[in-house]
Formats: sequence, structure tokens, C-alpha cells
Amino acid sequence: MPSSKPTPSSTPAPGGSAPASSKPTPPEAPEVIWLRPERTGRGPRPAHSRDSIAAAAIGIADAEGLDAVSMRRVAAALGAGTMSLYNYVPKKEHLLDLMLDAATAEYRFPSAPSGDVRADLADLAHQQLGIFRRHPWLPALVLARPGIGPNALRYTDHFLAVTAPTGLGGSDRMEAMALINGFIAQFAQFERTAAAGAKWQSELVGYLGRAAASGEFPHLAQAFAAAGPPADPDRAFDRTLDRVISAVLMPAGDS
Amino acid sequence: MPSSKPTPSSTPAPGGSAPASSKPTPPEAPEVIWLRPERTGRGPRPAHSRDSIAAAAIGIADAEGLDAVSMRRVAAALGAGTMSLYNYVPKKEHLLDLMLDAATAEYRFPSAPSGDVRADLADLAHQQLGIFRRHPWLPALVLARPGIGPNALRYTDHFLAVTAPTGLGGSDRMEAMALINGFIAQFAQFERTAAAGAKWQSELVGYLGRAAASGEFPHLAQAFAAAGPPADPDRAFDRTLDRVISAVLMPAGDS
DNA sequence: CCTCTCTAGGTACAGCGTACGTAGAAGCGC
DNA sequence: GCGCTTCTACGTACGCTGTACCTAGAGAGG
Repeated sequence: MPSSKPTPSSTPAPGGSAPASSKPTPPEAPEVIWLRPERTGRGPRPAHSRDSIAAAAIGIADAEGLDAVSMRRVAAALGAGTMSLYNYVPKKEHLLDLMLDAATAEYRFPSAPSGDVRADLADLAHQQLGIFRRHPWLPALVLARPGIGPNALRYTDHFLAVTAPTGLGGSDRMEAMALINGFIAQFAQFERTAAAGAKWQSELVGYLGRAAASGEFPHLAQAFAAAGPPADPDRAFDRTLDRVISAVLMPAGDS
Repeated sequence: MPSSKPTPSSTPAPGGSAPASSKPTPPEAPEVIWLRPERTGRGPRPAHSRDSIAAAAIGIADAEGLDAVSMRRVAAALGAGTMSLYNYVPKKEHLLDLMLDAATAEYRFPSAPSGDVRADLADLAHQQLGIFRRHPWLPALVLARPGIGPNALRYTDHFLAVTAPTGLGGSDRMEAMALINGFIAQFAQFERTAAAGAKWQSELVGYLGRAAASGEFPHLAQAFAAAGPPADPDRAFDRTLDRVISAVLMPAGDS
């Protein structure tokens, strides 16, 4: 962090070009919603909060999927006019940011790491899988955008605390976090699409079977033929999670 | 509204299971587009092909992003009426499937594995990263939906061939493929969002800096303070790829 | 007190995916 | 050859989306 500059104040950068005319002074509102204050103090007090908005949106997404979350729907759920929502959330993207961070608030962190890094990481991972299963729309969101809300910061800080004993550097541990989280999100995402469509799934099996039978894909055919019954998802998760954790804790430069 | 039935068409759904009546026979078209034949042989020959449609869509996505890919735009690019496109692609989802598989056609596979598993996997990974960089919209698509087109089958078969010497089972190797591909897609995705917004990035740094300075996130602050200059992306990719490959090749049950 | 800034919300617009219907071309059975 | 059937092409229209813009009015600061 070079040149630490809190400066939340105006700083209209007066000199140089253009006296900024007279009144309409939108001096570049921040693009990141967490940089905008929730309340400035002037005018009537808002009827809603970021939390309540996020809760309403999450309720809709849980019940009817992410596509059902529209500005109109969320506003209606809050009992507000559609356009009023834009006072809280300048773009729909930011509404998604709020949802993501609100869901991240569901983590329960122990007050201190246990000292067993693998166990702590596994706990975190299982919590994450649980959250993803409670909110099936979440993996897609996590995979689509970074999103660094206050609760994500809390998570990150805890992850760094948990992995401190490994001796790895900060950026290595951040990478590790990204890798683990990515794996979990993808696992949950796959679980979701697999669960979603019985028809889709049976068609897929037919398609793969036909492909295997065509003789064009010998290795695939062999793997297909040798495949056992579908494994227990939780067991598969733990197995692969273990691999990922090992990879991440591995000292650098193994080749 | 369950009762209201405009039903302009016939289909009176006569008695019981019905002998399929006479004319309106859409006997459940497959949901997976690769299960539908591209051409049935009857009627006038189509003016376009799946390949040309995918190419048109990819052209738009490369130039203006995935959001610019609409049915209207793609149809116009083909010189066709909007609704004509629906003869080839029953839903927009399927258009995305076509795009995904067409991009997957860019892989160049050696005729046989070299015998060096790690090298072969690294080659595949670098090809994938290259494809992702050529088509910045692709990672989002890959992360969002499974998608198993003919080219994906070719890829899968090759991956299985390459990993055959490891002695791992078929489903283990499929999992390995998913894990590696997921990592690469996320890496590319991150690269893209990082490259996209200079403003966004600088705001983020400010936000993180403020968070670190708040004292609320000590570990984050420490990692932030100790962070060196941003690493070369290709080097970072290779380093983490190496870890992931190791994890994947690791014999099961290491704990 | 006035004034200025904020919030609430309505109206409106461009664009989206796609249901539906019509017109005509091309292959198949006779 | 004929005719039936099935396909392709495409215009129109509907409901929905995100959101730009505008009008009122509430409440704090001077």
C-alpha cells in the first residue's frame, strides 16, 4: 500500500482543466459499492438497508433461482418502488455483490486457529460447501466475479490466520485460498447441475454411450466401461479436497 | 392460471395414453443439442451450419463481449432473419453450447502421448490458457455450464490417453481433468477481470488498504504489507499448475 | 427561517428471448 | 408425373429486463 490515502472527503481536483461548471457535481462515484458510504447523513433517512435488500434478493434467489432476481422483484419484495432501489444500488451488479457478501456472512469462525492446519481448512471447506448447498445460485456468482465485501475480508483474514503456521508467504496463501475456493465452487456447481435435470442427465448418458460405442474415442469408451457406481458425493468431495489441500501446502518447487 | 387454455391448436389430448394421434408429433426433442441431428434430409437444405453460426457468434463475442451476443445480432451477422436462427438453435443456451464447442476445436493434439505425463498435461494446459486468452468470454462459459460437444469429447479422450500411464482409474482421471480445467478457467477469468478495469483495480487497492489499516484484519494487513511486486502471470500460472498436477497425480489416500 | 441535499417513485425506452403463424421449397411414396 | 409431408425462412408481437430521466417532498445545516 504505497501512499496510504484515506481521504474520504471531496477533493474535486480543482485546478487544471474546467471549473467543473456550477452545480451537478458527481465527482466520480466509486465503482466498488463497498467504497460508497451506506448513509451520508443528509436528507430523509433511508427506508431500507443494504442488509435488508440483500436478504430480500437472497430470498428470491433461494426460492426461484438467480434469474428471478430482478430489480423489480427485489423492490417489490421490499415494498418499494422499482427505481427507489437505485438509490441503494447503482447497478444490478452491485445488488449481486450485496448478495454474495451477505451469504458470506454465514461463516462461523472459531476465535482462534486450532493449530491443525488441515483440520481448520477442512472445516472452512465444509462450511463453504454447506453455504453453497443452501444457496444453489451462489457458486455461479462466486465463479463469475471476485467480489470483496466486508464479510469476504473477514473470511480472508481468517484463512490467512489458519494458514499462518505453514510458513508460506502471504501471496502464496492467497493463491491457496483462491484454489481451494475455486474447487469447492466448481464442485457445488457441478452437483447442482447434476441434480437439476433428470432428463438432461439421462440424455447425457445416452450421448456419452453412443460416443463411446462409435469407436472414435477409445479411451473414453474404456473409462466409461470400467466406471463403477456413482460415488457418494461427500466422500468424493473429501477425497479431492484432501488432494487440493496437499497441493496447496506443498513446499514450492517440487517439480 | 391452470384452467385458462387459449390453445389455438388442436391436440385435444383424446383418450388415455393416445396412439400419438395423427399430426402434431413433437415426440420430445432432446434437450442436449448434440443429440439433435444437424440435418434430417427432408425439406429445403439449410442456408447455414452449426459451424458458421458458432463462428458468427464467436466473432461478435470476441469483438464486443458475451453480452453482445444476442439472437438478433447473430442472425443479422449471418444475414438471416432473427427467428430463422431458432431452426438451428432451439434456445439461446444451445447457441452458447455451439460457441463453447467451436472454441474447443482450437486444440491441436499430438497423434500420441509423449510418455511424459507432466509434459503432456502442461502442453494441454498452455493450449487451454491460450484459447482462453484469445476468447476472453470463454472462461465464464466454461465455468457456468458443463457442455459436452464433440470437440470436448475429443479433448476428453486425449486427456484420458495422456494420463493412462499414471495407473489411475477412469473416474479419477476425469476428476483430475475437471480440477485442472477448473483451475485454468479461473486463472484466465481472474486475469481478465484484472486487466479489464484500471479504475476498478485502483479502487480495490484503496479499499484493501483501508481495510488493512483499520486494524480489524491483522493477518490481511500483514500479508498486504509483505506483498512484493506483482508476479509475472505466466510464471505464476506455471507454478500453480505444477502444484495442481502434482495433486492430481498423487496416489490416493495420502492424508 | 431558508436552502440544499437527499430519498421515493413514476414514466418511458431500447433491447432481450421467444411463441406463434404464414409462405414456400424440397424430398418421399405412389 | 403427382401430391403429401416435412422442412426452412421470417415477420409480428408479447412480456420482461435494466435503467435514464424527472417530479415531489422530507429533513438536516447554516
